[in-house]
Amino acid sequence: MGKPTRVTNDIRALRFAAGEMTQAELADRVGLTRQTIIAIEQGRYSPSLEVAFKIARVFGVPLERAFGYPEEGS
Amino acid sequence: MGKPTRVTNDIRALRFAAGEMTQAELADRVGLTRQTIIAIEQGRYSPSLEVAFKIARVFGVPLERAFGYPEEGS
DNA sequence: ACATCGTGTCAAGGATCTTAGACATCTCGG
DNA sequence: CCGAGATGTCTAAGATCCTTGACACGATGT
Repeated sequence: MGKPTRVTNDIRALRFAAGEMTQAELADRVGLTRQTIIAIEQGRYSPSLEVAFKIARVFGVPLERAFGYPEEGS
Repeated sequence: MGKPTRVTNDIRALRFAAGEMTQAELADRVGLTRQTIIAIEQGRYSPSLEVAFKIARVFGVPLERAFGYPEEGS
């Protein structure tokens, strides 16, 4: 078990907003496996920066719209 | 030998813009080692998304200002 | 000449991300 | 009922990121 990541994401919402796009389809479009999408979507770990960029591009949104990081200090 | 990353970055310029900040100091502020900063700065690999967020925060800029990803298609 | 600082290299090991395959559940349509 | 699609779990292995420690080199200052 890796440590839980502090990185958050909105990709489930983005998938539905993008015409009910399925996890398998997203995985295919991004060039990843379905497993990886599930794990990221659930916040089990944070993706590499490269993968994060690819995902954001699929939805046509800026990276910081798809992924978030909590404020310092708290 | 990992594969060379497509992710680009501006952290060297950002360091100098932030008062001649040194690699060691940046590493310390971000909570990484100096080695990691060097490798990222040279584009030898792309950092994790979490690390990318931390670096951008140190400079007080949005993530996409510190890191870039080339356009699709070519 | 000597010490110090900033940058860089190399190698080995630990931590994290990603893949592959098998399998369970739920829902929906025939 | 039965099959198919979408989501999820588990395990094991491979790839990438990150660390530790040691050492090299040029520039700067005493």
